[in-house]
Amino acid sequence: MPELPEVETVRRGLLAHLRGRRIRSVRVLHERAVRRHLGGADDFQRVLAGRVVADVRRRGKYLWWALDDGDAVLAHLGMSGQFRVGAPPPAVIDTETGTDADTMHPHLRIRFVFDDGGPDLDFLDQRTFGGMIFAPGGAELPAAIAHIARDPLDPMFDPSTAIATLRRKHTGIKRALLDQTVVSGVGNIYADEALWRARLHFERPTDRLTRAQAAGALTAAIEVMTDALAAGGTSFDSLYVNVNGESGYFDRSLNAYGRENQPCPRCGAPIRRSAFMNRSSYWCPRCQRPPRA
DNA sequence: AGGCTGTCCTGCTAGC
DNA sequence: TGCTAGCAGGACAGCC
Repeated sequence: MPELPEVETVRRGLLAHLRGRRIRSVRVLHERAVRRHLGGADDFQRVLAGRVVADVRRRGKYLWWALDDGDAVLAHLGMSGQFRVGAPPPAVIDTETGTDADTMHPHLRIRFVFDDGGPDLDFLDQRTFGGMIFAPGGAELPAAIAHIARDPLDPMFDPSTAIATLRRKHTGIKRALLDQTVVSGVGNIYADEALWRARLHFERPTDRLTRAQAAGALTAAIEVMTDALAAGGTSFDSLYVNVNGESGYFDRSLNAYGRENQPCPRCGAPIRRSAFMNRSSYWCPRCQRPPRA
């Protein structure tokens, strides 16, 4: 699942592939991939033709292509979005639509073709939670994500602000870590890993955390995401890969997430899984004591 | 106003 | 064997 380390890995790959290239044409194959672009697929295709990519930037889990005219193309990978360089792999025969579906990847949503005749860029997305929009004037920061907090890899990130915001909230620590307006880039996997490292239960109330505890949770989140980035991100299945289709290997370094009933690497107690926000939280019952009710 | 829940979506897997 | 239910979950609309 793409969280900050995965999105940053993709950003680096995209930058190397896209910088200085002029878009010749765009083909949207699935309307849902541009559902947040107000003009729809036709407008998205039209408005991007002829544009030149100057840079690829990121805040939290969002990334955008800064165009050389000050506009931008904003993207979110959602659960399963991928940018892939070059012609995608398997042949799938689609007898419903006929056409050239038999030569295209079944999850291909948008294809970008460039003036230089070099490799295409494909946006693939199995679960279609991801998407792209055109962001006029958004090269520095698209207006659509102005509410997203700076992430820990941002040079302007201010830990003391994030700690204060966290402690002002009236909710559980994990909800707060997942709130992209507090600190961005953290998703379910790294929230669980950060809380395991910080020895805090996911339901600990934020308004009763000491400053040191809040700082500990935040520091742990920064460390685990930095470690994961160095490993190229976390891949459980084929849903997250870099622009060349390669997996990250941080899943081998996970201590809590996805390890129900396996021993805690620190104390040996079996890791537990609890329902949380229509998903799961993994935690060590000995290292991360639940708060009193 | 801020916290929280429901919803979107596909494909894999566990269980009967 | 074949079906279904459950699960994975980021972000936001809309509710309270």
